[in-house]
Amino acid sequence: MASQVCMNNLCRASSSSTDWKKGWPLRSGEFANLCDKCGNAYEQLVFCDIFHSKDTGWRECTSCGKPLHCGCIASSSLLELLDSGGVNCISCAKSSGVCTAKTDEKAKGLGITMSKTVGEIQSTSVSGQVNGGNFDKMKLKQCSDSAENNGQKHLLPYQNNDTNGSIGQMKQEEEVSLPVGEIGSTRLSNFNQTSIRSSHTSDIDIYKSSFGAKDVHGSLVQTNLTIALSAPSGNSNAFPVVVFEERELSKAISSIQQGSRSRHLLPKPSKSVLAAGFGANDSMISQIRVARPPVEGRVKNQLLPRYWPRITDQELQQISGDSNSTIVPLFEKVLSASDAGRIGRLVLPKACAEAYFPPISQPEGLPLMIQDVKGKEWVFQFRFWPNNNSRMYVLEGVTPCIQSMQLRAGDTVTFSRMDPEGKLLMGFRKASSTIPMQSLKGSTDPRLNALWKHANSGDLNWPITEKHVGKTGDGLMPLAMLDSERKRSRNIGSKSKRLLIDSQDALELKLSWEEAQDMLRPPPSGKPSTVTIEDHEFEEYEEPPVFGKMSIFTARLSGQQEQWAQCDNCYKWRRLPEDFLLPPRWTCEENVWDQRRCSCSAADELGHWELENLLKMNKDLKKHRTGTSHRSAQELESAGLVNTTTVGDDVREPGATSVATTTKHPRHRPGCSCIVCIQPPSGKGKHKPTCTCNVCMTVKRRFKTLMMRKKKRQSEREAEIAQRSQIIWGPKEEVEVDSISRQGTSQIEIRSASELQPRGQSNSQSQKVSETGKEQLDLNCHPDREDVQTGSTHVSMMSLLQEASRPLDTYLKRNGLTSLIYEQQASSGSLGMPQVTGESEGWLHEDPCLTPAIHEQEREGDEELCGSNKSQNDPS
DNA sequence: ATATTGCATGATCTA
DNA sequence: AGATCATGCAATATT
Repeated sequence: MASQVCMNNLCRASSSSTDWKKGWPLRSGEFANLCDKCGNAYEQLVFCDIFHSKDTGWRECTSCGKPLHCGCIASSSLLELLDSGGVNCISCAKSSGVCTAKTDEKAKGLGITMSKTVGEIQSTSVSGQVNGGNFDKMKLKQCSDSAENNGQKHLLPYQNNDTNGSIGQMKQEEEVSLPVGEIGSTRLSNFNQTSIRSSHTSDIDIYKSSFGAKDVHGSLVQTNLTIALSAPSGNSNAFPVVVFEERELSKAISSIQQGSRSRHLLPKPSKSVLAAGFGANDSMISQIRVARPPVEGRVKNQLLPRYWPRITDQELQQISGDSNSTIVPLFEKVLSASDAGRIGRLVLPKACAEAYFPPISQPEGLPLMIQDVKGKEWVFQFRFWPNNNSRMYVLEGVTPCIQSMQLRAGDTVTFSRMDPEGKLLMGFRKASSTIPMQSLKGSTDPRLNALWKHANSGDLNWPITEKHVGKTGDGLMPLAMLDSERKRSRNIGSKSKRLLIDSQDALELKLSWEEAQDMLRPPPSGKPSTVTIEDHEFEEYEEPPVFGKMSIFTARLSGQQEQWAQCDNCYKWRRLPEDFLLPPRWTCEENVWDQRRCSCSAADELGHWELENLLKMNKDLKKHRTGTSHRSAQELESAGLVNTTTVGDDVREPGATSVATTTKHPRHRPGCSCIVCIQPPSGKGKHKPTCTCNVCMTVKRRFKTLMMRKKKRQSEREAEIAQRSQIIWGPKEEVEVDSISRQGTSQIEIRSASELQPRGQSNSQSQKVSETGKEQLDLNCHPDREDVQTGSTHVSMMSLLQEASRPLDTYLKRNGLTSLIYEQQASSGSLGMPQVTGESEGWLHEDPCLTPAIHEQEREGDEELCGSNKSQNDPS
């Protein structure tokens, strides 16, 4: 073979250099092919063992013997793969007339023709479904030397219904990359060149396999075709496979194929299927994700499917924009907690790092410039750590970028390369943006619903579905999806919790705090009492809030408030009474308020537009609430974000309804900004004493309320006891107060013991608390919860307010605490009484002139109130 | 006190 | 069993 295709090996001048130079000694794992015609480095396009051994390559036309140059392949020469073995250059193909080369201009990027399109192949072999559109940019035509059933040798795995068919995971040696983006490159970038390196005798970088199908006819001739899915942007016929579960796939592949040399064509459902499935909505299809085997892979270490890029064509198009550049998806990674953490280190999969990033020999690595989707260029340090005789690759300094993209653990970063520039691109995908197949079921989008139905009905002839369905008989696709979710969520969380998490759990974990707010509901038992403090009405519940299902509250012009909830079965939105406490799961059958819509079969009350309006309004409100939580509902209203002045009562459109606003403090309801609801779960986030944020103000108000209620309770008790018996005031009280104050107990206990406690009769609860000094303040509970049985209140809130607003000394004097003041002043400084004074004054008057010490006490109190049930009384 | 860095450990995955 | 990788942690640097 006088091949004119250069197989020169190239290597780098040094390990840190990205320059490939001819003639340098080759290091293991580093070489490239260079076309001696055009001088470009190139990769093997298709590697097929029909034609040649794996290590000789595919270099010349079988018919005429002319070399097949990389440039030729990329730009002009279309090839014919001959079933009989070999390849025809385009000239021979044309002259032979065997192939009716349906030359698609888009096929330039591939430069290969086969005698039949994949769809045609499939249609003749198995299901008869045409899939001619699968390779609109990679049109393959396979020439058949013989007219009979040659195409059967090239079944597409996903179209192969034969149970002997397999989804094959090719062995590395058998795989050949066919990166569209690569082919057309005239000059490989540094990184391209990196990727070109290979240590394998196949002379090529390879992909992890795509899907293969075993020859159902047991042909002795085995064909391996692996075609990368790096379709250039603009391909509207993306692969509507939804996030295959890699592991399932791999297992299926390996278990079935196990070394067999099968066809390796990526699964693409037929157009007909797509059309039947969801109206051939290209825009939608193009957004569905498929795990694409990377355009380049590693030789010795396959790239794990979990890192296969799942970028959609639409995203590719967005990335590439109007440029002529080709975006080559490389890999992606789900961010772990440590990746997304503040440490700023993104652990790179070793295989990916070594395959796509420049080689580094020193741990210090290299600075790597990566452009994000906004066009902003980031420079990260690409480096590694020695680790167990191996390397651990990391990108350092990613925090700004991660933050810029607002990524969190569980989100996905994608790495692509723009060819021919070779520029590295970094994209991202929020965890919630993945559309698992599971979510298609019952989706509000009828197209997705349709997709789901078709998937389950078997209409979708995708191999993965078929195989799984075939195995389980129960539509394994959603299971695979679920498992995928599991896998994706696996790495979220601490190391010790690195367990498989059920998708439901994962869903919960992905809930933001704000979202969790929407699920908090008032306790089911008991009615709240309303307290007005400083023109604010507060609803007080005796029980802590409970979790319920998320719903949207609306209000009508009449003031009637409603609640909208989504059925967990049919996902329709139903109207419910405002005060109904939704359980975590709720379905239409439980809609006892509307007999017409107490079944999932009942039509939506809301039209599409209405629903959108409702959701949008809710979203807007949330957004605004998050951003400006301190603003009142009135402000929202005035800002036009909340429409409380809608049309008449009978208006049914959600657009005419509005997200409910109330002057009452909507405690533990959506929008609640109370101390419990607003505080982050961890209780972190310290507030300065002078802070007037919503949290602190709420804390202060709550504290004031608490104090008033304490007093009220004690007054009641006092009155009650006074009626019952004659009490002898003895010295015991002084002793008790003294001991309490010396313990540094706060005002609550002091009041309980001395001021409010019935004299001569100990309140066991208070005493116990006082003695231990560890009373816990539960803001979710009614302050006198333990005394509910004491009866209804007879003390007006206004009087209590006045009471609470009196100066502290007056307050103390009125309650017989004068001696305590002096005692405290005489005792050890800031403990006890000054704290009492400060807190009292602070809370009651919010005196801006509080001493720092007092503020500090306040702050401590704040924190404890905010974050935990720890004792607020222990001064130590 | 806090942040950063480099490495070690061990859970998990894969062959 | 070996490889991978998420994360813990100690040492060091910085504020």
